[in-house]
Amino acid sequence: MRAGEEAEAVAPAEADRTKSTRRRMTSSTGRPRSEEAHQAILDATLALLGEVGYSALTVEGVAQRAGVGKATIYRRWSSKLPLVVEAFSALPGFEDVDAGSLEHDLKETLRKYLEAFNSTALGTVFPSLAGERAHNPELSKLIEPVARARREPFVRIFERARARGEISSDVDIDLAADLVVGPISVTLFFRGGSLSPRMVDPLVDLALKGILKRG
Amino acid sequence: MRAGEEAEAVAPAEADRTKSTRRRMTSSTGRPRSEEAHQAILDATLALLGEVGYSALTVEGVAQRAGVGKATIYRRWSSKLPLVVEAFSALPGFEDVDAGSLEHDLKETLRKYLEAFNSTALGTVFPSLAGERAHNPELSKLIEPVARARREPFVRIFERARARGEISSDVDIDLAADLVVGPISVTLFFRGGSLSPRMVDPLVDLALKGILKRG
Amino acid sequence: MRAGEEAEAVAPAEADRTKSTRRRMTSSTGRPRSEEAHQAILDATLALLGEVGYSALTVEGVAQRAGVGKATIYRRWSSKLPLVVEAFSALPGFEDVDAGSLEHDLKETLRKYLEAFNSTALGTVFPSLAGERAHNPELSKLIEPVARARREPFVRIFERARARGEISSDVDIDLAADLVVGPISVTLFFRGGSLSPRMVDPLVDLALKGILKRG
Amino acid sequence: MRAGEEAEAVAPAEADRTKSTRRRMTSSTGRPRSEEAHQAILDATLALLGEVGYSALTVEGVAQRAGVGKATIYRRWSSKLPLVVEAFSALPGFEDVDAGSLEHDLKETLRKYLEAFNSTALGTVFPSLAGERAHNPELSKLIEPVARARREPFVRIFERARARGEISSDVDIDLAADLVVGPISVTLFFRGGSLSPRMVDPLVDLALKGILKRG
DNA sequence: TCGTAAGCGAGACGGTACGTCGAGTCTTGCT
DNA sequence: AGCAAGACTCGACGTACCGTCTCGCTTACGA
Repeated sequence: MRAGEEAEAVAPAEADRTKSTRRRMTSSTGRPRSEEAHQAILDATLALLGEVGYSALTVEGVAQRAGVGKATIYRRWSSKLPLVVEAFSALPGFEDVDAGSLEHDLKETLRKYLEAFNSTALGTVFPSLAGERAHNPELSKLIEPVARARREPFVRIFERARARGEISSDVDIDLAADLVVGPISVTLFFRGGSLSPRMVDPLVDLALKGILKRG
Repeated sequence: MRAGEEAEAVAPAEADRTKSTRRRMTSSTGRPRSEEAHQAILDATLALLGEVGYSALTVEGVAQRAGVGKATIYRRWSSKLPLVVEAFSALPGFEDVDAGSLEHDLKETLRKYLEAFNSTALGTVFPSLAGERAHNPELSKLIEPVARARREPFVRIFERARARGEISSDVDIDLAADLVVGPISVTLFFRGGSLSPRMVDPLVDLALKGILKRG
Repeated sequence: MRAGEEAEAVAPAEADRTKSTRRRMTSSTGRPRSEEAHQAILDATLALLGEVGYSALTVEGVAQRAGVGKATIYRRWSSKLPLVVEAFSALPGFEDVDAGSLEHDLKETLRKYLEAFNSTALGTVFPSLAGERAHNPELSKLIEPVARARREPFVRIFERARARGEISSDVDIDLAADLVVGPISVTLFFRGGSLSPRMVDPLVDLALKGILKRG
Repeated sequence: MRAGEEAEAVAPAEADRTKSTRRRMTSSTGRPRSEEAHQAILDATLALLGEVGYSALTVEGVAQRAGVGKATIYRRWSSKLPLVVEAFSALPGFEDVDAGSLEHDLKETLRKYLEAFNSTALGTVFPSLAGERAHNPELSKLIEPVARARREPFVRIFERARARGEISSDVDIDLAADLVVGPISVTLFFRGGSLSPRMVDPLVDLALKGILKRG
């Protein structure tokens, strides 16, 4: 993924911000919204997410931590959900790895992937948000692009591999991406397990070669 | 999975019930707990979970729906979390499919798997609970056996396949199970996507044969 | 006014309490309302009224001072208005003075009257409440009996004077009562003035003899 | 009351206006204050006072109604209190009635008095303001001259009557004025009652002749 | 058979957070 | 400068649930 696209992909809420502010017609009148406050709120949100988790996060707490009135938060986000989405969609994405080998690129990228989940709020926030999707279609729409952006690097790796002829042209690339990311998802959601980088090599090896004996 | 084990696996709270009731010394004294109320609570919980989702579920609402006092709920479960866990761990598990073929068994079981997620509260409740694990170790302990039970059939299928020699003996069976379940987890959590049974065949085929060209 | 009647007159909210609690059907079920909390709330209300006045009184403040949850207040009173009404309607009324002389009884009673306004929250609370009546008919209904009770002793004094023949039988007693209480009301509301007991004698003398020269 | 005195009496806030504007040093610099806006604010205030009453009046609402920024209001008045005082002190006063008879002049003036209370915001606003006096000395100072101006005509009537010899020279004129205005004050504050012009005649008659039997 | 110990529905309790509103202040760009 | 607009922080509003606590009442057991 290249920088420009990444920015676009992981921060879609930026464009959304004006849209989400219903009452706003012209942005030219009145005192402009404080960019400082905006950032303080997002920072406080991420900090608290890391500390207490999504469900124990309160708008009241964020306001206090950010040194901001509650109304300033509600003026921008209708509830804690889109706030959290925007906060964590601002987390850094990761760059493409392109060393010319499917296996190597996958392993390298997965390691970064795990690293991101382990070292940022992603690992705890993402499951929380995911859990809300089923009953909150609005949220669902908001997270979708963020989630897609996270999978994107894998899609690119497979596309390059196909171009190089490493994989058959009739392999469903989305499915392939899901296959390598899948065990991580399972670990994260089904087991409570920690994401160790040691799981990467065997995982990629198995996904590439297949479970069946090769004959 | 055989019936007895399933019961044990999916209803661990049963054993917990007595433990959680601190004041209880002898089980013989006083009025016994109403099994009727117990069931009404679980039913109401499942119904509400389906309607409003996990995070909008309130103990107050469950009590009202079940025609029960709040204390009667708190006497049995310490909070809504274990309540929900027990409620949905009571959902039916599924039996082993054993037709002697790895591919066939996997596909059949996966289809049942998807069916269960689509037709019960599982599909919406599980993600909700999973999302809470990160910040709630107690819950984590409670869902673990339930989650494991859901993966168990796949482990058995692979064990039988290994015994038959369909797969190499050095394949990590847990990893293999994660590989086939993975894309479902990804669809459920990362995409907001619906779980279509049509995804089963390509998924199993790819996982078994591997992503790389066979040569 | 005799003790029994006074109690009934100045504490009409007591009877009203059940009525004002709309949701309540039977008082027999559930945990009974805490009389302790009730009293603590009224006490806190009176204390705060004296300290900060009616308009600066907040339900939040009362709750805090009383060591009570806000809901416990709102369960009993729909807003701060009826709360304040009940709080101050619980202030002690005063007993009849009956020494057999119109002039003496009036003066004595007026002095007690002023005393009450000066030494309790009455002097500050009553004007506040009165000021709200115009735009709050519900409140108006609530204070009416309380206000009437305060005027009642004067009505009785005049009734006895009429019975003794001190005043003509065609004097409108209500009007006469208003005449002697009037200057106090004027002082309280139109001037910001303090209510000095020294105003009593000239006032009663003038009201009894009339402003015109007697001839 | 003559025009000049009325203006001074009922619009004391005019003098205050400059004082309250702290930043103002020279009146010659910058854009002059809009007299239009000033009037619009006072009009909106009176209109809203009549509609929703004093305590439900908000500066925000006034600004909106007047098509004015909140700052423009706060630049002139420090809070809603002095604003309201000024707004209603601009209500018309009433002219002296001088027909040479104490009884006639009093009755005529009282009728106008009641008329004013019934037909303008006075009847609802005055009690509200009065209620705030006890806990707001600043306000108290502001209303005092306004309130005094309202009583002034009665003082003049009695002065003329004394000059004519209708009343004894040792009658306390302030007290006499309070006596005739008193029952109106009582009706307004103690009872929620409406001010009917029919109460005027009996009231004046009783006040003049006295409550006691003449003999 | 009867007391006693617990469970029961109901609902009040002290709290915490909700999302809204208004207070009074502070920028904007324009007049 | 003043102006309309509208953001800002702050704090109270009245509501909803939390998890705990009485109430007056079953209900079953064991003395």
